[in-house]
Amino acid sequence: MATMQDVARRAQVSLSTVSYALSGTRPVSDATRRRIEDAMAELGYQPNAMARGLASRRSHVLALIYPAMEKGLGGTVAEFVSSAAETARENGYHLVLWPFRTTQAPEVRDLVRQGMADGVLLMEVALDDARVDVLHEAGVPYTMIGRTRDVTDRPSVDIDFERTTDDAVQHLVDLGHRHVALVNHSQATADDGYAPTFRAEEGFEAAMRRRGLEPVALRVDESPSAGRDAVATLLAREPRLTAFVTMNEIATFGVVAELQQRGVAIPGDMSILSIVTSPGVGEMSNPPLTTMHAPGAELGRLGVQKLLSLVDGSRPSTPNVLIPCVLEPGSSVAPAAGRAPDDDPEPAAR
Amino acid sequence: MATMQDVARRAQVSLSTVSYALSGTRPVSDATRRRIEDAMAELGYQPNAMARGLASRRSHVLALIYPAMEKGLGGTVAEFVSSAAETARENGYHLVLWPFRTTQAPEVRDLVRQGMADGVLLMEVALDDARVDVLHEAGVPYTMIGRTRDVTDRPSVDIDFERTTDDAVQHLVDLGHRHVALVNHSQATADDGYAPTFRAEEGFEAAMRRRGLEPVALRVDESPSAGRDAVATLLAREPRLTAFVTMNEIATFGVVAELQQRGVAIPGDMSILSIVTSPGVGEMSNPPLTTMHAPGAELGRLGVQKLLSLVDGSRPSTPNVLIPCVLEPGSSVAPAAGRAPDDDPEPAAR
DNA sequence: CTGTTAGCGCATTCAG
DNA sequence: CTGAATGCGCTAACAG
Repeated sequence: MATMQDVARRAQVSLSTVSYALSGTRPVSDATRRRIEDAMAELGYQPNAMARGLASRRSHVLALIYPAMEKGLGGTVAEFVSSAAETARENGYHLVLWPFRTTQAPEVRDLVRQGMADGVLLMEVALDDARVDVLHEAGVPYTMIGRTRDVTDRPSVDIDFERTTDDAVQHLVDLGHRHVALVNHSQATADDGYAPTFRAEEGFEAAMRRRGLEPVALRVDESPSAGRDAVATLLAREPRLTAFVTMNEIATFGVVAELQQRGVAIPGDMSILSIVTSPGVGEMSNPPLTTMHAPGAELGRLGVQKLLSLVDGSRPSTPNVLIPCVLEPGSSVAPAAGRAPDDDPEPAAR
Repeated sequence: MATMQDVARRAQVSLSTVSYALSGTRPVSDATRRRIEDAMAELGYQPNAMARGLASRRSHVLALIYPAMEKGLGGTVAEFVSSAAETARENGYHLVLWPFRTTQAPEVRDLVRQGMADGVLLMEVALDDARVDVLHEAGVPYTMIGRTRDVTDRPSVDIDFERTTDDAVQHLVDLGHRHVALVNHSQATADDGYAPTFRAEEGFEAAMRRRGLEPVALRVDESPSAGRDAVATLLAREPRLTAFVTMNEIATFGVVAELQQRGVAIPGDMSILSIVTSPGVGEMSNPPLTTMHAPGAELGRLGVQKLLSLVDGSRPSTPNVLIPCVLEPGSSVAPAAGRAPDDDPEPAAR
């Protein structure tokens, strides 16, 4: 492997000039620059990552903390990871995977102290998350994907659950629906402090009440059978339901199956709007689901950009970002039975 | 951040003794070892990754090449990545993501020369893959997940497609099926030299012929509608079909939908066995699919272990590994209509 | 069993 | 605009 010294000799310049030519930190005449570039090309020179890291105290590595083994890598997370890795690379950074969960804050602290990463992206943030405190105290640049309970001084990018649930409700209300239920994530996720469960629930309920409608929400285990049970429970609670908003991919398949088995037509008798889904799941259902899919790729890109702005220290800290899910038309949502699409007696109060 | 020098001073020993105490490369008396450990604990010392890497010429980083943006991270890949990251971590290594496709061999070469990674895992290997040649020539330890056309001297771990397709056919034949079709990946994947498409096709056809049966195989685009079309095409080609083996998750949903629309009962009239699937997809169908799911986690673990054995150079190079998919019972496979489950007039020739 | 020392390859300060 | 010299924090000879 050629070193910078080799390049210097070949280009008849000093070591430091090569270094400056590479970094642009100091002016270099065109003539010598050309000689240096030629020498580098001829030698196939690539700067050594470790040496550069040691001297500059910058590893050019970003860490992504995600408890992969436990949570699996669903479509949304996959989109996020891909996009984050890509964005990092475009900026000359590497992305490493650190599979730590909330309880492993000490391991996070140790790794951070080793200086392997210049910054940290933290996924699956719980409402109260020890890892965030560790990062904060260690003084490492970091960005949360998601949000703790209190976001003051905590850089983050997240899905805009309030806007997403409001858009979902608005879409259904526009189609004449008045009795809508939310099939939420499980009680277990709530017990773990999983923020989306709370934010979606609160957002949905607020969106309904804001329009003078009564929300019906249920926390449902992530399984098809739990989805089936949810249909029974929710219809018992409110027989006039004409639409489900679901934020639970696996359970949604159970909801669909149960409705069809009961002879309830989708979307004729019942509309289903699956929110915060990953790409592709919609078309796995029959009829294809109308979805609002999570902005995984955008979050990945923005998360890395925000983190890099912190790492550089130069760019001013951008405000925290919230991105809503995007409506992806399918065939599982239709006007409420017995009402015209635009029969909207109670205009939104927003 | 405390350095090794700080620890040495505090423990009243020399710098090198601390280093040796840490690495165990040289005997250290219990007494001094204790003093050193205490000092490290009190200072919260963590060895600097860059310095260690520079001095030892070992980054303790493994790279995973996967063109994430293009291919997406399906369930199987996700399992693989998680498991690989976890296994790497258990062995004191980090896993970085390098999103390069087959055409980006030059970029791979450059990054390898930077010495950021001690070894490389290569996914989505095409039958002919320039990245493999680059790695081979660069002399970096690497392991393919998948296989090029010729595997001589090329370390790899892969799915055992021959065994998987044979097991699939055997399972169906045991249930009395005689006319079975394969819904394969698309022609586009074949054009890209995507090995699984070929290996599954060849394995399926051989498995059928071996039992005196006529194989019917079709390459199908990765979409539900293509899956629907495939049903028509295949039934036209062989009306006596009683079972589909599918290796195309998205298309499988179309197959199911089309059959149900035609009033063909699953599994009463037609069995569906979905192979090389990711966990969870089976239960997204109604009825839940019988699947043979890809050993993503095992491949991740074994791939990293094999790579690490190459990196260490010590452990003897293990032979290449092939792992079959595992049958996951669902409700989409049943005995062939009109035949007893064990009515097997043509015993397998194996 | 322990100490001393010379780099690893590059960024950067100080001279010119 | 360019060169020489120092050190980042650690590993691994070399010397006792």
